Amino acid sequence: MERSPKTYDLALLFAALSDRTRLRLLNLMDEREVCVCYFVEILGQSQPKISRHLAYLRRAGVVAARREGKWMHYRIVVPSHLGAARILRETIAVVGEEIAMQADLARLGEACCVPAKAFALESAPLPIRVDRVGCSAS
Amino acid sequence: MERSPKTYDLALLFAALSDRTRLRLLNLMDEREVCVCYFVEILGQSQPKISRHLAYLRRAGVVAARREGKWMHYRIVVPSHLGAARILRETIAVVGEEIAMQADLARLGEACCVPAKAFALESAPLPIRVDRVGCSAS
DNA sequence: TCCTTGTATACGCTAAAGCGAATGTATTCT
DNA sequence: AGAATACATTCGCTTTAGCGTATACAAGGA
Repeated sequence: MERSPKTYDLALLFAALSDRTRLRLLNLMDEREVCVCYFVEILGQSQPKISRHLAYLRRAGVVAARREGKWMHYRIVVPSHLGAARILRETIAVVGEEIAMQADLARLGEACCVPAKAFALESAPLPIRVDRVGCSAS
Repeated sequence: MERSPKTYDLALLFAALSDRTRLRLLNLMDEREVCVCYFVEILGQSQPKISRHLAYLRRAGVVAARREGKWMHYRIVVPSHLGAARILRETIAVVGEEIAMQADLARLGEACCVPAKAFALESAPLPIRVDRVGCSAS
């Protein structure tokens, strides 16, 4: 069993959450492991911009990446610090209440069911469901 | 009755929370309305620095100020947006679990009971208890 | 009215964030 | 091996944050 570390830089966590694009990315990753190409398609923003924000989240320890061939899958990593975990979970819940965030998720659903609609995603791997508590950074 | 507004800039809230000094200030204001001079004394940082961080919190709508003669009292304002309120409360609770934050509060208690120990506070008004939900910005 | 006290703001600086555009890298396909 | 795909990183730039120092403002006391 991992134990909750005594110290944690909460300010760093909040810095990671203090950008709308990053909040949208986290919302899309709620309970899902998502391929970068979906983020680019759903958010309609440049790939380098998406990649940079994902890198920021990774440096802050909030997400982890997994390579599968050409594709990179990102998922949320709930911090082992209990307080930080509570804040992150609460944040994801609150963010998910926004209409705009639900619209993002709806478009993700569409893109997955009808990938032809987004030709950029024709052969992209579908998002994979992950446990909401999915812990342990790699 | 005020209703929860539909939209709220969560990223702005997180930006306000993404600095350790500001988290310490919020911790000291938990359930208390505190005079600026106490912040300066307890945190041991320059008065302009404290003032600027308080101004930042005020612009983000997280605290409100009240003038009493020469003194300015600051208190937390829980946002009327329900999600933001949940995040702020959770944050204050988590922050308060840190040893360093408890030490800040302990020094605040000392400074209030034995103001002579901190000569800078000799005639300063004591912190005033406020309701934890204390809402409505002025 | 001047002086002091408590607090806020302006100034000049350095560091970091965020962006588009270009380039680098890993993997797969042919 | 060479080309194409998926993604990461770098560069140059503008904007913002954060700091110390100096100054402005507001209220009260002499």
